Amino acid sequence: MEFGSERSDSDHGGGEVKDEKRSDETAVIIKETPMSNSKGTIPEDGPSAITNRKEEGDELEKAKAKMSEVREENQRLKMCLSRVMNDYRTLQMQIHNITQQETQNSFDKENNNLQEIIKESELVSLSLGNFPSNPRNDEKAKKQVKEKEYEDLSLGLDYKFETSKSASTSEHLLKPSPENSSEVPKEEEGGETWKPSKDEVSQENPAKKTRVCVRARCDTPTLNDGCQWRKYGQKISKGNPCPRAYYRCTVAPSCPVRKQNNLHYSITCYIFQVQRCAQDMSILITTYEGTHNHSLPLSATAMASTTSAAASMLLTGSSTSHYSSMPPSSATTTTSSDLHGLNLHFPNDGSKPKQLYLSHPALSISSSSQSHPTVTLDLTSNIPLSSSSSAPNFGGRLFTSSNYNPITRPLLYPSSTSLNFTSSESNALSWSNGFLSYNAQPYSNNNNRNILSNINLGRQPMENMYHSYIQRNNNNVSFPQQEAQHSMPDTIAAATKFIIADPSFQSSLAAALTSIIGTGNTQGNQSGGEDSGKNKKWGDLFPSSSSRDNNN
DNA sequence: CGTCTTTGACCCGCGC
DNA sequence: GCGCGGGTCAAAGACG
Repeated sequence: MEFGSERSDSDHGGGEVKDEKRSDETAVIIKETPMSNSKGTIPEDGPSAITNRKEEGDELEKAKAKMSEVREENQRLKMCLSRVMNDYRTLQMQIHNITQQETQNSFDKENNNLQEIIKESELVSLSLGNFPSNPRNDEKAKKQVKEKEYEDLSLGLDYKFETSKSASTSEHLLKPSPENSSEVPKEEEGGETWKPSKDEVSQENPAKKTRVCVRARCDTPTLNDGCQWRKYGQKISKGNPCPRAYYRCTVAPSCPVRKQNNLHYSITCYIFQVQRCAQDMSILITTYEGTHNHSLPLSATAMASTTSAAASMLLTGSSTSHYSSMPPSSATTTTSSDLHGLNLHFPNDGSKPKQLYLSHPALSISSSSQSHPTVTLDLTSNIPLSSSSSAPNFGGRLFTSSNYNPITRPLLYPSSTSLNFTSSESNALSWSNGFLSYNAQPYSNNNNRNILSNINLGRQPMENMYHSYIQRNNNNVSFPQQEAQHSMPDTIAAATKFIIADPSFQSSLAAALTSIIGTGNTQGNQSGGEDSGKNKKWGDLFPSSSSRDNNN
């Protein structure tokens, strides 16, 4: 929508002016015609003609006066319009700032909650290989047990929050510990690609790192998770005709997209195994392991956060499981525990559980032969986690801010980009708002709404929220899929209502805008900066997921 | 010319 | 100790 051009001005506020001009010109022509026809002779109807001329002159004066009035009004309208536009921009900036602050505050709060709980549970080491000192370990027996637990459960997938280059107060809050801060390489200043140094590798216990395995139907060689990977090896694995490829993260600090005050969390993995399922070649098995020590583009944080959350679930589940929670009778075959809504079943053969079965078919936690605790997210099933009434809370509500669980949902999800991991196939897996979602219908390339029709495994897409709101408030309004049928002011008003009514939507919207404006330049266009998002149309704000297929 | 992929060699842990 | 398999390294080639 363009404001300020002459054409639009006259179209909106100056329509009357145009009409007046026409009538004025017509009047002049009428006035001149008798003169040209008279050829210097006195008109036959002498006195009446003079009277007519006088009247025409009066009319001309009136028209001129009216025209000047209209011009003044036009000027007033223009000024009014510019005022409105200025107010609009100011409000937009204020909303952006407020939502950003809210997001950051809740982020800080939740991070603090997480760290408190982590401290209390003494389960997660926030540093790679360096376990925080634990005063309770004075008791020898406890110490031995806990050291064993640490060995088993300390993850490469730790949580590390950082603000990019901003020395804000939140940075102190977000720093996990002083010990960790010394371990974070200064790769952002040095501008060097991060590689796991031998020191880091030696600090980690490579045989104990937790892995997150993602099974998904995918035609492409790798999942498009927004991160950049470099292949460093390939092996034929036993029992699988398809080779297993090894990838290393190459996102590193050379990535130019770093907004100040924009929170990044640097979880996710530096090792990336990709393998086709031996039984079903259409299934891609992706295994994540390790931790980034650098910020990630928002587009990459979606997968990162989910894999980390899954690892966290494994971590907390394995360590806080109450084996004695089941009656002795039922404990003869399996042992179950309830993990934040997940029912965990441990094979009870007296040994350390090799596999931990979850009551939802899409999730399982297992321990590989090489002591790799592994959590598997099976996304090949068409059963959406959130749709099962008997399903655990993981899929539908685990990540929602309204159902925040500081243990199982350790992170905020500022990312609102929508990543399509697959080709345009039905049942495609996509990443939207930081959550996995299934598209139950084939994509259509020209429809920006295709991401909105997904069955979402995680947080409800904001568009769906909007739809439900619209449906609640006005059964006739559907936005924006049928926007051609409805007036724009209605939809804008409804959208405004919705944004005002729902703070979480504000956060999501702000995150989405930040993501689009900020990370829209991540791939390809890096020169746009923040301003590049200002002129985006509504449809541009929700780009087709297919447009992000080229992330890798 | 720089970056990325390929691929054979090598290392290492585990089981027998 | 030996063999096997998983994982990594690094030189060579491909590619833009």
